[in-house]
Amino acid sequence: MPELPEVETVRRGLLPVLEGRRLTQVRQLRPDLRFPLPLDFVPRLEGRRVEQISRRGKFLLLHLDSQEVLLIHLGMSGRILLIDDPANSPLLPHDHVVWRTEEGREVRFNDARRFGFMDIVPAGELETCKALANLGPEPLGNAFNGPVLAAALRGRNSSIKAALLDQRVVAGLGNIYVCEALYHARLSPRRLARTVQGQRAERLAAAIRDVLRQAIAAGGSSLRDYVQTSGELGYFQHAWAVYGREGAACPDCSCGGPPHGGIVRIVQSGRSTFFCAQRQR
DNA sequence: ACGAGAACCTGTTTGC
DNA sequence: TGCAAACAGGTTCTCG
Repeated sequence: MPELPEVETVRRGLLPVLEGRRLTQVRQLRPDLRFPLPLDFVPRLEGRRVEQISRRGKFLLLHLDSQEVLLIHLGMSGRILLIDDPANSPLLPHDHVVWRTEEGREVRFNDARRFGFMDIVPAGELETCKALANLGPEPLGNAFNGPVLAAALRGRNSSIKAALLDQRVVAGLGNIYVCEALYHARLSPRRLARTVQGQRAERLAAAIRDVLRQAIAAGGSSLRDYVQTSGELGYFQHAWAVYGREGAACPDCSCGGPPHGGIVRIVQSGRSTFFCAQRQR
């Protein structure tokens, strides 16, 4: 579920509940998620005030008044659930961490597959901590553009699809938005990454930004309709051009759909890729 | 050193 | 209908 737009949507949903609020009670229901949690996970959080909630790539960052930061990665199936009435809301299967605020509300981290993880690091070490140190530029930040992307792809012998999934190249893309961005940039997912230079890199950087911006806008609109920050995909899933649309006609070319054209599914490094072989070169 | 594939988990969907 | 296989939005480790 969670690529950059979904994590950003969760962040915005958490703001009214957590930002500026004190964590009066923290419950840790198991010792580990994907990795072991810090042994003093609960005491380092309990009683702390959340001063700010930010995001870096796919990481949620809760900045605490103890000058520490709680890092949360949702992995594949991680969800953040907002509970207004904890007394009448029993724990669900796979609820792993529960934060209660002084207002009596709860925020729960639920993750069936447990690919998600958390850590607590001193604020001063945030940029250099293991989780964030190797992340590439924020695609929606000022430091990301065609030349920067081209430089990151230079010399790369993998497919452009695999390169964009590498968080060191650019932070926050996952399988869905890589497919979508390559479609909008008219680049084949099989193209060698190092051949994406100049105008092609310019087109791709622009496509990445456009796709992410639109997805965030769609996720944001769904938040107004749902009480819970469930982490579900927002309306943007209805706007996918290629992802999950194997066999459909390409929405923006005259390939005419199957059997001679349309969206095809291939497997690259073990993961599904969707694209239009006519439009993407 | 680099890139592809396996591994890590559990739930849901697909196909025989 | 029932069961097994395939598949899922991510990251990290191993192996060639």
